[in-house]
Amino acid sequence: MSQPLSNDLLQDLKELLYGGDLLPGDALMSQRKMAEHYQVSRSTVREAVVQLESEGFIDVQHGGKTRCSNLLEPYFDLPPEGLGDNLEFQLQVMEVRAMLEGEAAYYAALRASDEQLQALDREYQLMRQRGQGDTTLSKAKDDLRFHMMIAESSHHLLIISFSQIFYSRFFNAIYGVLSRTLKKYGRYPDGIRSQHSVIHQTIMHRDADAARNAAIEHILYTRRHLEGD
Amino acid sequence: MSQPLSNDLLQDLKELLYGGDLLPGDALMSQRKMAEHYQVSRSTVREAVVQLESEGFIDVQHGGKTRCSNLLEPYFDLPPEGLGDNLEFQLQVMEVRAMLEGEAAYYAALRASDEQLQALDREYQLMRQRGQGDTTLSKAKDDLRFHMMIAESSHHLLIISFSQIFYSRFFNAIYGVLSRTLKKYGRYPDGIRSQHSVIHQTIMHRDADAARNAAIEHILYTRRHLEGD
DNA sequence: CACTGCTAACTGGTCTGACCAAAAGTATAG
DNA sequence: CTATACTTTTGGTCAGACCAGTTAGCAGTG
Repeated sequence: MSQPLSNDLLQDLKELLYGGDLLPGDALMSQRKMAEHYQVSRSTVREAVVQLESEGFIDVQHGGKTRCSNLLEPYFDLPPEGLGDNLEFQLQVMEVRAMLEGEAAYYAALRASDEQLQALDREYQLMRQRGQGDTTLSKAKDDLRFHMMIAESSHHLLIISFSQIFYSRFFNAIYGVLSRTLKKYGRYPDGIRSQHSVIHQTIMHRDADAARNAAIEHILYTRRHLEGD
Repeated sequence: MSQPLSNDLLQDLKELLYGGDLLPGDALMSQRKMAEHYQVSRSTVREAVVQLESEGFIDVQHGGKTRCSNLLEPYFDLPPEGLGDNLEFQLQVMEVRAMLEGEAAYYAALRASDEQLQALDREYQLMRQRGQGDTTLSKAKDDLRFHMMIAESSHHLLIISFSQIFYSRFFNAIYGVLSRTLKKYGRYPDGIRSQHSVIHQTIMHRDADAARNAAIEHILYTRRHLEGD
């Protein structure tokens, strides 16, 4: 029954990580604070930390802070650069975005904290006010930040990890989609703003299924504008 | 350059185990003797030992001796160590599988070549004929091979890449789901076989939406059996 | 002689407090 | 404002102690 203490602690820490309360890249408490917080000795903390590290959940650095690691990072060593302007690849990127952001929105609607909902709301209001007069690049970044915030609100370690990797590695392709679309129509398609609004509202109302559909529809809408060159 | 001490020790101990000088069941030195032998403190020894244990190389028992474990045993009956044993994480893995395999099935139904459909059909027939009398491990592998073939038939570079990474990296967790389910019900849930059949048929008929739904439902069905411990 | 039961000598698990080394933060000089 | 030096914080290691199970040996008993 009574597991070793370090094992209890290990489970506690894992749940902290799985729960998505710590995003990949975020710093954990120092070992000394953990010891105090969990009322165990630092030796015990270390044994749990060493295990977490060996299982790949955290990156620990002598002298520096210990951070939650991205579970998928080690597997994406070679970023496929140069694919950013390939139409076929851009279509695939959008298809994966639809899948990923649909799930992110779904779980965000279910599990976002109230603070995260407020932060998301602020970000959405900011995004509305901008929009004109900005560069294509800044628009792309705004768009990704909005979607990344949704992913981070999902409290889903795997989806967060995948989103981080995906948005950073394939930013070129995502940006390529936007500039290709702008070149074709001269401006943002009309649906984008209202679609962002629907995503925003459904998450705020915690309507998970509607949020997923809205996010998917949003991406596929953009994707449709790419086809038929 | 210079690794942490406990890491050097870890490597030394692993070589000892790999070298076959210690047979499964043989006892290791006590931690105090290791400390003296390697001229390090016992804390350092413990950090290495804890890692070895979490990686399944040794069995350590409070009060008793620490023994070299049979490296293959965990793959046959014991629940997998480390990544795979946490319920919360297993649920997340299943959620991502549902997302991933849904999309894979969708695009496979759309874009699989005739040769791929035939190969998939052969694999499905083989999977049906087996099923009894096989080990949990071989069942898990069969299952993954079937789903990986679907992913490969999707002609979708990103989905194939991610599936490969996901299945290899998180195999332990996926296997953990299976053995947990078997332990709980004594056998495969009834729905699995018929669900595989539906996935197979919908892809064969190139009904993309139905294939996606079938694949998602299949995983979520398995996932539901995990909840409520 | 075999068996039982106790004890003493292991083993691993945890705690404390100290010190070192690397990184991060902060104040200071240019 | 930048670059440097200093201080603080963080992880890595060490020493020695105590607790908690396990094992082994030894005495006593039948």
